[in-house]
Amino acid sequence: MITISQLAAYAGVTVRAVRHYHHVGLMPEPARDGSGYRTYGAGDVVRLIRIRTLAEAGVPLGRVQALLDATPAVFSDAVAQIDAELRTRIRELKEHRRRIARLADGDSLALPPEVVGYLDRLRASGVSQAMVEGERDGWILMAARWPERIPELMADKTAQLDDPRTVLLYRLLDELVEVGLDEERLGAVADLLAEMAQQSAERGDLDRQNEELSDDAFIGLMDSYAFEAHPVVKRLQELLAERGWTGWSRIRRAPGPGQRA
Amino acid sequence: MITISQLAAYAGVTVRAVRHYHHVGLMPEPARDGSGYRTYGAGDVVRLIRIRTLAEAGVPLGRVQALLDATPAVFSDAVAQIDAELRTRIRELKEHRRRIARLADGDSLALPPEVVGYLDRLRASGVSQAMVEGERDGWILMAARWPERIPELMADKTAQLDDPRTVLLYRLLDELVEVGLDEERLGAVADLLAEMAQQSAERGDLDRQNEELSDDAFIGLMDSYAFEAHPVVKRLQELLAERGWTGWSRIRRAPGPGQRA
DNA sequence: CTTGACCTTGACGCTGCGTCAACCCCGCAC
DNA sequence: GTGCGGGGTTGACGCAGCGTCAAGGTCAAG
Repeated sequence: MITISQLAAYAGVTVRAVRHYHHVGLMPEPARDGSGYRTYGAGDVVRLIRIRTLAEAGVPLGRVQALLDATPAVFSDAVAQIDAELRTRIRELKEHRRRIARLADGDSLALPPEVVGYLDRLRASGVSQAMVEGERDGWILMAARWPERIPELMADKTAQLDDPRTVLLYRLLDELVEVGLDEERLGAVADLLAEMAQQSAERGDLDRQNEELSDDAFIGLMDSYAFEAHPVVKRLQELLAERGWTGWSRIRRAPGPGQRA
Repeated sequence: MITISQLAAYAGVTVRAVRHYHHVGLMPEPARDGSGYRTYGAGDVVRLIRIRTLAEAGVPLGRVQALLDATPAVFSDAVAQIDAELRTRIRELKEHRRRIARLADGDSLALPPEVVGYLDRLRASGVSQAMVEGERDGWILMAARWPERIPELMADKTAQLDDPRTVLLYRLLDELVEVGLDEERLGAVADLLAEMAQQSAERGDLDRQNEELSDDAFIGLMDSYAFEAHPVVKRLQELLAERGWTGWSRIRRAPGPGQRA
C-alpha cells in the first residue's frame, strides 16, 4: 500500500492531478487508512500511467475513460476522431498566425488594403497624423458596415486625390482644426466643398455612391463621431446647408427650402 | 447614441463579449441612459472593431490593450512574440498528434515497443488474454520505474521464450488459475520454476538483472499486485520458498534457514 | 394591457490542473 | 514531552474567453 505522493511519483504526475482525476471520476476514490490518508496499490499505478499516457497525447480527460476500456476498433475510431480535432485546432492556430502577420503594419488593424493605401497617400500628401487617424476610423466603420463596397468607394476616393483641390481641402481642414473657428476660412472651405460636391454630382458619382449607403442611423452615427472629434465640422455642415447640401459622411443635395413648409 | 446590441452587431461580436471586455477593462464602461442602459458612440464601434481584429488573430485579451496604443516598433515586437507563442502551441499540438498516432495499437498504451513485441509473442504462443494482460501491467510498472533498463530486461525475457519450458510454464499457470488450487499441479509448477531459476542463476542472468532492481518497496508493490490478481501466486511463492527461492517479481536465492536464528 | 424584443446584474460552466489556506499526522532529534 | 519537518486532508480561487441560463426591469407596438 502506497500513499498518494508515491503513487504520483511512480506514475510521473502531480498529487494534485491524481486528486483531480478522482474528482472527475477518472480514478475511483481508494480506501482510506486510519488517519484518512488515501491508500493505493499497484493496480492504481498502472491505471494512472495509462491515463497519463493518453492525456499527454492530447486526449481530453472526458474521453480517457472510454478509451481505457475500449476494444481496438472503437479505440482506433476514437483516436482518429481526436486526431481530426487536433488537426482542426492546428489549422485554426495557423490561421491566427496568418492574420497576425498581416497586422505587422499599424494601420491595417481592421482595414482592407485599399484603404491602407489611400491613407498612406494621404499621409504622404502632408495631411496631419490626427486627420489621417480620423479618416482611418471613418473607414474602419465603413468597412465594418459595408465591406463589399469598399473597393468601389476607395477607387473613387483615390481618384479624387489626383485632383489637387482634394489635398488642398485636407490642408485647409487641418488649419481650421488648428486655429479653431475662423469664419473666413470656414467660408472658404465650405465653398470648396460645395464646388467639389457639385462636380461630383454632375459626374454622377455622388448618387452612385450614396445609393448604397442606405442606413440613416449608421450615417448619423458616423456624423456624430466627426462632430465630437472636431467642432468645426458642425459649423461647416451649417455652411454647407446654406449652400444647398446636407449631411457630412454622406453628402446630398438638400431638399429645396419651402419644399414642404 | 446606440445600444449595446447595435454596437455588437456593427462590430461583429456578441453582446456578451462586449460586456466581458468592459469587465476586464478592455473597453471603458460607457455612460448610462435614464433606465440604466449603456449608451455607445461611433468611437466605441471603432475601438471594438480593433479589439475584435486583434482577438481574432489570436492575441490574448490581456495584451490587446497594450497593442491598441503601441508605437509601430513596440507593436511589431509584441506581434513577433505572440507569433512565437502560436508557433510553440502548434508544435505542441503536432507532438500530440505524433503520440496519438503511436497509440493506434492497443497494448502500446504506456509501453515501449520491445515489450509490445514480447507480449505479442506471448499471445501467439497460446497464453491466455488474462495472463498477457497481467504481464502487460507488470511491464507497465517496470517501464515506469526503470525505463532505461527495459531493453536489457526484455532481451533476456525474449530469449527465454526460445526455451519451450517457458511457454509450458505460462500454460501451466493458465491452467492453475483456471482450476484453482490443485496441490499436485502447484508442485509441478513450483518445481519447474525452481529449475529454471536455478539455470538462470548459473548463467549469472539472475544476479545481473536483480542487481538493478534495487527498490524493495516497489518490488513489494508489484508482488502484492500479483497476489491480488491470483491467489495461486501466494501458494506458489510458499512452495518456492521451500525450494530455496524467495520473491516473485524479483526471484532470489533465499538466505539459508537458521542463518540468523 | 399585453406582447415580444432588449436591457440589467449575477453566477455557473468549460479545461486541467496550480496554488494558496488552514489544519491534521507521523517519525525523529532534543 | 516537545518541537520540527515533511507528509496528508478538504476547500476554494485563478486562468481564458466568453456561452448560457436566471430573474427581472424597459420600451415600442398592437
